[in-house]
Amino acid sequence: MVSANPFAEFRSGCETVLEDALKGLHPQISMLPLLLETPPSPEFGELSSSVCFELAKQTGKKPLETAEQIAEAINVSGFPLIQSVKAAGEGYINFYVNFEEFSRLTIESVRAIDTEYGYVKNDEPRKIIIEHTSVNPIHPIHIGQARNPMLGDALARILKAHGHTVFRHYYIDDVGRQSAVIAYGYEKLGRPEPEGKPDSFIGAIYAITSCIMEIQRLKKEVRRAKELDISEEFSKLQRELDDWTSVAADLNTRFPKLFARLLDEISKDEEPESQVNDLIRSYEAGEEKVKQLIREVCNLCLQGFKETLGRAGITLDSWDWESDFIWNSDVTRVLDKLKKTPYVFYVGNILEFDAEKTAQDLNLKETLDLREDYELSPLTLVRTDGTTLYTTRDIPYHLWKFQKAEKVINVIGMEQTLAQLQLKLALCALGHVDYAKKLVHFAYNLVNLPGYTMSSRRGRYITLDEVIDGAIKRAYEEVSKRSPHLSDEEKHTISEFVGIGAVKYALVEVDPTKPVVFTWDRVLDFEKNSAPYIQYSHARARSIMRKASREPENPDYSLLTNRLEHDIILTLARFPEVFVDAAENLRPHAIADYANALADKFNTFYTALPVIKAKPPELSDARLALVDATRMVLRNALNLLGIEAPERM
RNA sequence: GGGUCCGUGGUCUAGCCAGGAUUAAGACGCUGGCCUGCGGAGCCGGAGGUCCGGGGUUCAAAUCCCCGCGGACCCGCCA
Repeated sequence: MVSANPFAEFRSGCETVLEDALKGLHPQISMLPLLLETPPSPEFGELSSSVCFELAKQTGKKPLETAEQIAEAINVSGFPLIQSVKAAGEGYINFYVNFEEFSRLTIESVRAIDTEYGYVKNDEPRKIIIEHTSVNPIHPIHIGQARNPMLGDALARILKAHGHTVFRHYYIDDVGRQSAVIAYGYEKLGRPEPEGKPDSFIGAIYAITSCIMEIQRLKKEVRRAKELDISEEFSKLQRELDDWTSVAADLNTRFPKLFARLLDEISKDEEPESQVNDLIRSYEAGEEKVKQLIREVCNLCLQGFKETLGRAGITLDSWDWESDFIWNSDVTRVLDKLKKTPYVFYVGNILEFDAEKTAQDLNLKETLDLREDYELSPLTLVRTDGTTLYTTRDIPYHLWKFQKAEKVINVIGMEQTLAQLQLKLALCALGHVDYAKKLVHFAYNLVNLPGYTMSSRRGRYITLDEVIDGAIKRAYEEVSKRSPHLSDEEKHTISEFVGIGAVKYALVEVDPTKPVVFTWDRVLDFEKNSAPYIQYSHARARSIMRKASREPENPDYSLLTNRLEHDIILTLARFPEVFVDAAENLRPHAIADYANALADKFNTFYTALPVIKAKPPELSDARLALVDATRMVLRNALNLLGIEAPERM
């Protein structure tokens, strides 16, 4: 017999026998649903029920007395997975698993289902779009942003394994000032071939160009303040200027040639600012030359992103350009439609969306999980000059997404919570409450660096590439120390997946709602609670299988009587339940946590008990099968996080 | 000022949504042991805790509710 979810078999067996006994003893009282929980210690069995505390209130008897009666009445014949049922403590009913049956069921199920074990399918498969990363194409992906692709990709893998059809989308924010600034600088340089990685090159152009422009602007302002003799204003501006001057010095040291060229060229322009503004306007208007220019710089940057993400094993299915929604008039159409609702108003000539009124009129606060007294601030849709804002354009983008998918998950930092809410309400105002319900803002907290403020305009950031490189370098040192006999090529291959695994794990392991403080220690720690630790455990299991070089042909699972073996078997059996929780509640870190716990148990077992040399051979075979099953589950868990499960390391 | 999220040994984290048992679970760091055995990126042991504070609900609270405190973020014609 094979089960896709062995622990659930045991669980439902326990629920059935308990329910039957309850019906017999207390036919008039319904206690459903019977939620069974995991006892704190194995001496209390593998599942327990605290139903008697509740029941005692109605019967007037002591909970323990009730529990004893029920335990007595429970009939486990016909449920081979249940060994026994006992009343204990103040009134618990504890269920003990029959390991002889359960070990066989679990180990054989894992080995039979193999690469699909744990990946329980959803009853209602959906088409789901996951938008993630969507980093503005103005500089390399930095470590503060890197949590996003790791979470997004893990979610995509988990939901796909859950049976959904998943599309990974990247939203390219090419409209607006930042891209125009780069385009301006890039044009001044004569559209050069990038030196080095294209996103780094673009990042340098962006920082240098905006720095030079900022200094020019501040110089003018300082002069004006001086003329008008506003001393307070003057000293404030002077401080800002000093700050930017030091940024300029820094950039000049790092990129001397680029800096000199740009300074030279930009200085020739009387009004760089108005040139940038022209670029923004012409781009939105869809002027062919500017279109080509801006798409060219964006594409250069995206090329760099694809390279970086590719190293981390992350690919996207669709790259969606924000500008497309302007050019095809979707934005205009949506605005026209919104204007016909009672939920927009003008302040002067700017157009605002009244999110609060929408929520009240349509009674949406409960639907959207908001407190009744939560007051939503209005959203500006159109500026004085007639141009739109980011969130405005997000509205047609999401209408488009919902034509392609039934559910949309946006992996976006929690600082955008309000904007995402306003977006949902705008969809509601347009008559799509159903969309708003199926739009999930997967919010995650920021990554902070102690004592360091990253700034893209100042060109100050630690890139994901640097972090990956650092981790690979550290992994190389480690593998050279531990496995000097390997060829240099092997060492390089190993340090690659170890280093990348370490970075991914460090960013996905923490509950997304909590902030992560980035330290090199965190990423370079290859000991417990890290990808390398789990990978190492997998490699060890692999190593045993290699060394044994036989199939466990005659296993006797009743010989697996050690607590350490039972612990692993239970953990393996619970993987499907952990997976379902991770998939349905969008908790990728639960998978990371699980993999680490399983690796822990396996390593304890590994040092305590022999496998290959165990006697009798039926025990050796049973343990060998257990090792094989463990290795499969470790691999399946790592796969969900996009982390390689290696043969050796 | 208003709102959202977070607060668990020195440091980092799980548990909180769906409240349960003696002794709140791990990791780092500190500390004492273990390599002629299937890989020491490992294993075994020790010290270290007002689960931010105070109320409330309950037979039962780290978990739910309220009031505080601390931190992050948002409240933009930025994204």
